[in-house]
Amino acid sequence: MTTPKSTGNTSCHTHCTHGHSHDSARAPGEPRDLRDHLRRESLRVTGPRQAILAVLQEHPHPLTNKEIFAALRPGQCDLATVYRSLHLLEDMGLVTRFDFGDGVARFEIIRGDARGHHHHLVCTSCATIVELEDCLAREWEERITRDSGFKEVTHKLEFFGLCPTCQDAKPGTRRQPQKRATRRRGPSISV
Amino acid sequence: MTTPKSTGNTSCHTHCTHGHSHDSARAPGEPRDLRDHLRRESLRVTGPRQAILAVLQEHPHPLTNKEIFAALRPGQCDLATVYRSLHLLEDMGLVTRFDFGDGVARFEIIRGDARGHHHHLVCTSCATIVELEDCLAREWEERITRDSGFKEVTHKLEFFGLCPTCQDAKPGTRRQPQKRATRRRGPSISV
DNA sequence: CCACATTTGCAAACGGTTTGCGTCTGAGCT
DNA sequence: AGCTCAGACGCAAACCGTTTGCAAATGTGG
Ligand SMILES: [Mn+2]
Ligand SMILES: [Mn+2]
Ligand SMILES: [Zn+2]
Ligand SMILES: [Zn+2]
Repeated sequence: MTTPKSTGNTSCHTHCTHGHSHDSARAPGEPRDLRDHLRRESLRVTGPRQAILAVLQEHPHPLTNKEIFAALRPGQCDLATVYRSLHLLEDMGLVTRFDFGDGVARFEIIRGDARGHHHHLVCTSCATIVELEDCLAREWEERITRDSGFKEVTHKLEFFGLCPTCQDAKPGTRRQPQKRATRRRGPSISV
Repeated sequence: MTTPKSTGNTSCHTHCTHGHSHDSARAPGEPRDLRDHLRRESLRVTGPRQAILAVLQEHPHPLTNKEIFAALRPGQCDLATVYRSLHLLEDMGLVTRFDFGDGVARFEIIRGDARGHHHHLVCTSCATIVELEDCLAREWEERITRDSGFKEVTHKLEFFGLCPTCQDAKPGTRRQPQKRATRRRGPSISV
């Protein structure tokens, strides 16, 4: 299990500070996949698509469309294109869509190494994210598949709680009391 | 709404057929709770609130705000009031909010008996819902709580798959091919 | 370098949910 | 029974994330 270190709403995280271009030049890791997948379906390798994948590559946690858009260089790409691109990347199996229950989709690039299917632990107060390593729900899927007669069973699972930092901050001191009273859309944990 | 429906707006499932009134008269089960909870916080026992709880009482699966609204008698209550009431009932701990990942909230009344915390198995093709009995994620929560330092850890978990009926229906015969190409908001299973 | 199908930007549309506000009502009190 | 007023409601408009129609821009195979 990883450490409670992580991405607050929009700040922190391993932001790119070394000065190389994340543009149309192939990045260090998997940009190979992008070209292959696209070419294979006679789709095009465009600047926006490469840039978006690059952004996801640098972030360890799921990002929303807006966050991705914000991470892009100003005139680099339209928000609508970000939405379209993520659907494409999702369909191509290069990114995974996550739903933390707050009505906003989040995406994470699927990394080559073992880290495939996994889940998260999200702080309901500051939105810090912890990546969880293993998933014990696979066994469940099998049992459910047997017992229900359903097929191709999958699942969505996320954990929520109060991170160490927010535990200390006495009630009222919290950065974002989860928007209470105002917008009703906090992570709305259901238990 | 563009999602497939199962628990169709008003069809299927143990619909109430015995002829008693589900109106302002206290129903057989828990209406007691409603009055108590409300009174305790100097809130009011209104017609809409009772009617909404009654609707939830008769349905075995989670219902959306619109479905609840539709199940109500015509001029009985405004849709906005349904939304407001469900937030209230949720805060009072009388109903549980579920999120099947299609951008629409669903609610289920918390029944007295053992059936407290639980999850669902949803058909990605016709949206049929199966209630799952036990939850194996509780143990997980403990481990996660220990390893992460978080507290008050909870989780959201739902399973998805193809129900027996939809398995037979050869591709193309399916009622709602998950709205492909059109609205992009199908149950969007992420896996 | 061309022709053309795919993409993009822009702005409008969408759908679920929330909210401001004037009116109505439940319920404690006289 | 009436009186009173915080709390509810109805209605319509506002919100917000997301999708989409369309004309202009651009990647690609030939
Ligand atoms: Mn992750
Ligand atoms: Mn249920
Ligand atoms: Zn899992
Ligand atoms: Zn559970």
